[in-house]
Amino acid sequence: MHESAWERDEGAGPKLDGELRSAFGIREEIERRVRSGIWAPGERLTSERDLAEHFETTRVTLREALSMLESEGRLYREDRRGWFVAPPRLVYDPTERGTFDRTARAQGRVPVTRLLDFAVVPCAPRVSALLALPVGLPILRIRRQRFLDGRAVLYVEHHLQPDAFPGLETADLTGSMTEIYERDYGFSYGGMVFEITTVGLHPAAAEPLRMAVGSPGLLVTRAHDDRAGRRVDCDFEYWRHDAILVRVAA
Amino acid sequence: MHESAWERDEGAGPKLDGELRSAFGIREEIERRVRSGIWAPGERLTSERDLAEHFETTRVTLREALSMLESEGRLYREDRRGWFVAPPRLVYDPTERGTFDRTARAQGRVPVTRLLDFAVVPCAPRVSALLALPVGLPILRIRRQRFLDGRAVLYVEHHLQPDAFPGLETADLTGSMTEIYERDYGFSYGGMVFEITTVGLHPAAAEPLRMAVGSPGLLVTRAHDDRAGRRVDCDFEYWRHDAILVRVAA
DNA sequence: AAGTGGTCTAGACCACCAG
DNA sequence: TGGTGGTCTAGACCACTTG
Repeated sequence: MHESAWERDEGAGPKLDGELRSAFGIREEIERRVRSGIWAPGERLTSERDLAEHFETTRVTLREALSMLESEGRLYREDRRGWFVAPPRLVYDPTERGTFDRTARAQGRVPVTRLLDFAVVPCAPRVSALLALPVGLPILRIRRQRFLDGRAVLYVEHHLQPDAFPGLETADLTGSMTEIYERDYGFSYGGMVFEITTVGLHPAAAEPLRMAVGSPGLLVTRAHDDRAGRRVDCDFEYWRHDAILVRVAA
Repeated sequence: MHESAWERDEGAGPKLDGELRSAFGIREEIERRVRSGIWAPGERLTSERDLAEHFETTRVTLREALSMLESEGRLYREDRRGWFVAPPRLVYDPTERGTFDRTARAQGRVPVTRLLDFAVVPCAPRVSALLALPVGLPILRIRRQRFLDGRAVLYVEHHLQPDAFPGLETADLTGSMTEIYERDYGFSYGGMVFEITTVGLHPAAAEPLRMAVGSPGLLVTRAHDDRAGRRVDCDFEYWRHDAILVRVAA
């Protein structure tokens, strides 16, 4: 019976009062408003207390409905800041290199990158596995935060061998890493590997994404080789799960 | 401060009573038991009421903790059946063809496929976009359910042109579709495209996965061409988000 | 300072699953 | 049929964001 929620024509009428008061009914009504454009992408919803009153229910039930829409990617929240209508997903191809800015602009979005920090740190086990370096060896770590139309959608960690990139700290680290590699160090890429998996966000990723710790995220891990087959770098991309659609042609 | 939850050594001691009673503290304690193997993969947890009593909290808070672990992929639930410890993820490469069985066995898992149905249906819009066929044209749809070690992890819909595969209904549809194409119809593949995105499960996918409608899932969409560049088929794979890790070498 | 989201309590009823 | 998970109520306090 509820199957209709996913098959319904756009123009279907409002639900009965009884259904409106359940979490599922509220979910449907909000989804209808979002799809019809009554609530526009990026718009902040009114407070949970107001919405709960409007739907004649409690905050717990209302939040249940909002959470459903969050896991579907129609709404998103910023920790303690409120609920917002989710913008369209960015179509993203992890096999291409240094394309965040270009891809975003090609899709009519406004990308911004912020450098969080730049440090030499001991090689962590997961990095060791990807770069084939001993755990504890000093390596370069660059952490960045990336925005789409003002919304933080991505937290990235780049890990690379420090001796292969002397003087990297003087480069502009808010653009494409690939361009820097090519222009300043004459690197050209060979193969690559990527992984995609769902994760619960740890604090280091949750905070720059303005999400609550433990929220679901999509982790895209990438590792690149140069033409000689040497592993050059790897990165860990923590995406808001609702901000991205991966598309790859093989 | 809570950052330690993701960095802590395996052998760290139990938390203070105060922390144990918060959803986050409970999350940590359960995670510890899962990681240490006290609770084994596939094992069913005791009832929510028992757990709530054990942690001296209410069911609402307890469920909050369980939900965190669910979104992290450490626990999973089967609708109305209870909570279970999640088995390891299947490492899966969508660019390979017909590999569910082989991949699963190579990773020491026991795969099973069940045919749900086989029908000629009107071409849906999303299928039309992938197969470049008019909406409404009759096409073949095969729906299957796939298990890993007895757990339903995948619901798949295959869509193909009926006239290209006469007599397909007589084949064994619980194995690799690719093998059937090649052996019975002499097809050989050219390129392919795949997409990965998070979704809220609609009823048709949620039910065979034994999940609640609206739960988060991972949708892997694939479309294959033959060597002449003709689009042969497409499929929609709805995975339990915690059952899969996509890995692709490009 | 006010209002917000995040969290928690202590109940309750229902539909469903298993014994 | 008893126990389970799913859902819901009607409050409450706190930390934080915002004006």
